[in-house]
Amino acid sequence: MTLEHAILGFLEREPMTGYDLKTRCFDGAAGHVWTADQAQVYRTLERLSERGLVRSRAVPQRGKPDRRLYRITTKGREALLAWLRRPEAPTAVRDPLLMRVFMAGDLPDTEIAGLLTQARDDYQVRLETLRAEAAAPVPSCAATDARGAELYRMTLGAAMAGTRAVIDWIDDCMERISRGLPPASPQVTGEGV
Amino acid sequence: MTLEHAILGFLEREPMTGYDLKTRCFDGAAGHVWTADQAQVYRTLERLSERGLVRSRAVPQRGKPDRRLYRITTKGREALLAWLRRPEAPTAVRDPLLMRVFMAGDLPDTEIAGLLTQARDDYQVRLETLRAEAAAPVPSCAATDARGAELYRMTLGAAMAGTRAVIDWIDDCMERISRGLPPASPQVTGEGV
DNA sequence: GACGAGTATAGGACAAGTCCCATAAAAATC
DNA sequence: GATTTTTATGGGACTTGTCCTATACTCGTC
Repeated sequence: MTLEHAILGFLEREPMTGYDLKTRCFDGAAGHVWTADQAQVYRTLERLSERGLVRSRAVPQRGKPDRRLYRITTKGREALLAWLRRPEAPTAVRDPLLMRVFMAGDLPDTEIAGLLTQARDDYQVRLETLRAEAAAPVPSCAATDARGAELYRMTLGAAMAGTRAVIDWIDDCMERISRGLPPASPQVTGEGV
Repeated sequence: MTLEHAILGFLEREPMTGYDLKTRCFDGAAGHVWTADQAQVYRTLERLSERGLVRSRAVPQRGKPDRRLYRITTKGREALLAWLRRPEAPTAVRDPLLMRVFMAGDLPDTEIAGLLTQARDDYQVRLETLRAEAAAPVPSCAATDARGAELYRMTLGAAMAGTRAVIDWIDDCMERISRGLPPASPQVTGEGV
């Protein structure tokens, strides 16, 4: 449900095409909060249109396909507000990196360390990107006024805090590994069912 | 792909039924790392079985349906190891709470604060649960030796660090809100397409 | 004794997300 | 001049995850 409402939220700021939503909003301004595939954006727009939460108008262009400009309706605005007010349980955790560490007992210490170092580098890059976004002016599709800009900066803060937490955790793990993890007990590897 | 390999990992520790995997592993020991629906577990077991990564044996019971006991195969063990070694890009962020804050400009300060307070409570509960897990003895399906136990504790540490980061972020936001967010600019709400 | 909880498996329907392809022409780059 | 990138939309196939249902017997509670 979040993608639907994210799209409604962006369209409330400004009428846009599917292409705009994908490139400017989900790849750009809101990438640290939610990502979306191109196919998903177009399909969701279609669904929202069927339900009357958005409406669209074709804008002819020379050489390129018509731009389909989407605009939120009153009904869509109501749906957005209702969603903002409806309490929602926190999402379940699902982290492939943690799952790997959980299952990594069969790897030697050096390979576990390698795994974590690689992840650390990835998160470090993410952190730099977030820092750059925080230093840059607020993108137009992220906020239309000072209030929106403040909320946008809050979400950037959350993303940075979360990323920093992962990096710090990896550093702790690396220190623990450098002291040597307990060795693996020899596993019985019988093959009968 | 992670669920498949998570199941392989658990079955390497100990042969189990779908029911065990769901209740002991995904609801229990590994809930802070990965969750899985019951239907998903059974379907994935079936798929793994078709591909020869696990094999099963029916264990008759009185009164209850037969237990279908799954065991990892040599091929499955190889697949697990290959997955552990294969580098993987970090997952895209997708956080409904952040999306709400991002879009919350139309709500009054008090309602934004309420939203965050509710979320804080939820994460506080999560943190208590994690603390209890860290204090309790390591569940048998989480690790079979001291090495596995250490890795398990590392993943608990990551979950706790992440949860604490969210709580701290919310506290920062609440302080910012208590000083008053900038007011919303009046929006033009024209309805033409 | 009815009723719910626990043990155990499995199916259907559907929403959400990923990946890959096709079309089409202008503009930029090599 | 040839190739790649950008702008713009959309379809198909597939994997993942959620929710709800059915079956069937035991055990403990009200």
